[in-house]
Amino acid sequence: MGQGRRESPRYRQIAEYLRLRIMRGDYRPGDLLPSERALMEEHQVSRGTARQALAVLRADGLAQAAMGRGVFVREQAPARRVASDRYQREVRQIVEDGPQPPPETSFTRTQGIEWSDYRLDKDFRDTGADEEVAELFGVSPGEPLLERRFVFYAQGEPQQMSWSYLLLSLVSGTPVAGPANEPWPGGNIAQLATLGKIVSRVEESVAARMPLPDEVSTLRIPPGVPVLTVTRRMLAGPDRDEVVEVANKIVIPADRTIMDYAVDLDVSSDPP
Amino acid sequence: MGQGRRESPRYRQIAEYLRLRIMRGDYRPGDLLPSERALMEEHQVSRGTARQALAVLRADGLAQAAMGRGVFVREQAPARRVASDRYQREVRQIVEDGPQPPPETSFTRTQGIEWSDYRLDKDFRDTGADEEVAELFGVSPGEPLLERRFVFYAQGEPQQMSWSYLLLSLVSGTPVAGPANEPWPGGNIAQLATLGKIVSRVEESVAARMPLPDEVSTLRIPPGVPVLTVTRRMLAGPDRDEVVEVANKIVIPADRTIMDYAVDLDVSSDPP
DNA sequence: CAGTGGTCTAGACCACGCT
DNA sequence: GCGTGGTCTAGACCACTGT
Repeated sequence: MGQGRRESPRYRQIAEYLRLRIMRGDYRPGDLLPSERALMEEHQVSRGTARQALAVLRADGLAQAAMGRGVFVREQAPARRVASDRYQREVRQIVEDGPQPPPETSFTRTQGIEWSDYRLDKDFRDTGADEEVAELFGVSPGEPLLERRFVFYAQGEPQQMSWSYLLLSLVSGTPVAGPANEPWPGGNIAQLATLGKIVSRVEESVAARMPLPDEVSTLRIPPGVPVLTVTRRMLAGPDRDEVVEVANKIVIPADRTIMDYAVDLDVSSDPP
Repeated sequence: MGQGRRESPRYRQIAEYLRLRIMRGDYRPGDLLPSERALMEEHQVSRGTARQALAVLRADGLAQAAMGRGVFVREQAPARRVASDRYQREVRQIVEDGPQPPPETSFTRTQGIEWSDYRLDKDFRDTGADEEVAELFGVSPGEPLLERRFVFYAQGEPQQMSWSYLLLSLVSGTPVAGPANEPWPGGNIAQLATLGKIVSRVEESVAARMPLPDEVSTLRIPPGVPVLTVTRRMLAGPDRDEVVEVANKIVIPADRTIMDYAVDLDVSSDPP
């Protein structure tokens, strides 16, 4: 039966009651929340209403259901930090040591994980620039590009997927054009250095949204967890204006990663 | 009645069918989707199942329900871009022109909106550093701080909320200590300049999650939209190591904002 | 086996928005 | 007034997990 609605609905009251108890620490990460049947009894509601209450917490990423076992308070894994100064470290190694590939890539160093702990799925193909990528590259749509699709895993968990593009005219016939050499020691910047392109500027745009179904399955994203989406351009040349790489769809589950950026300001008295 | 479950559930099939049609452009942003009753008829399911299908799309931020009217394909407002180089521009004006407040603040300039278009809610109070803020500031917990809570509005829409902290020992007795002068012309960096602190480094950490209930109401966040959370430190001094401001809870609805960062790399041959 | 969450049905009353 | 989404009920069968 229906009923008047001046106060907030029953299911929301129950959800907020549970949320409060989670915040207070009555239920700690990993703990089992009351079952749907227990909530029915306790709050004198039908199962649908009890279930809806738990659905609120699941949609907010606070709780996670396990088939046949119950609903648990989600534990948030300590997030991996991805720092922007990894780019500076990479390019320093190259400028100082020359373009011999250094032994580490920013991906492993940033996380402090060993090579053996991670894995890379890769898929290369030739394609033409679509409108968005052409705009980012500063070329015409249809421009021949090498498309590289990557999925990074660490500790058995997928950490990010990306679509990256290089000008085919730049890489064609070089070791960069094939997937065999990935992961490239020293990473993207070292790779571009072998082509004579010293990256002098990296631009990243960060946004967030809920994941698409294929992202959920590929990255094994729990319900209620958004993704960070990053669009990246790598630029080279003394004027930092030659676009040498574009990655327009870097997708990162937001429950495992924090993006760190440092902006050093020029405070000298001379205009730049 | 229940039934076997080899394929994906009915409600998910219906949801994916609708998602496909949205992606294909059969339903465009702003269009009305079939009503729950229409989906019942069309797919021969109960209302609960039809409703659940639409719930999937709403949870993913693809659709939005309007009471008494129907469920619509969500239009994504063109996102405001917040660029990291706003900091460099702010500090340049100060270094070149001295600490007279320049006429614009980064917030208005970044968006290209007029002063009259935006509004600032502010709430100042003295407090002691909690553990997290103390860690970020590099001081002991309990250190006296000025806490400033802001909510920014633009075009009548709330754009972000933040908790910002300054050392009370630095600002006490100055015009900065009171909310009356906010919004401060020239923004945070100009404000710190009047205290003799030239900001030489800004650090930002970006993450994402689903919003809390109070964030949903304060920022008017539609269901299915995550928030970007930014933690910021402003540092001063030639060694860029004196923390002068900490904002540990900047919350930004992800449907209205993209964060842009540019990292210029030092590619000179001298070690830095 | 008992208990859990996942799915589905059929029916009800409500508040809202438009015509 | 009529159609819409929002809420709630009571009951059912299913698949999965643990003992």
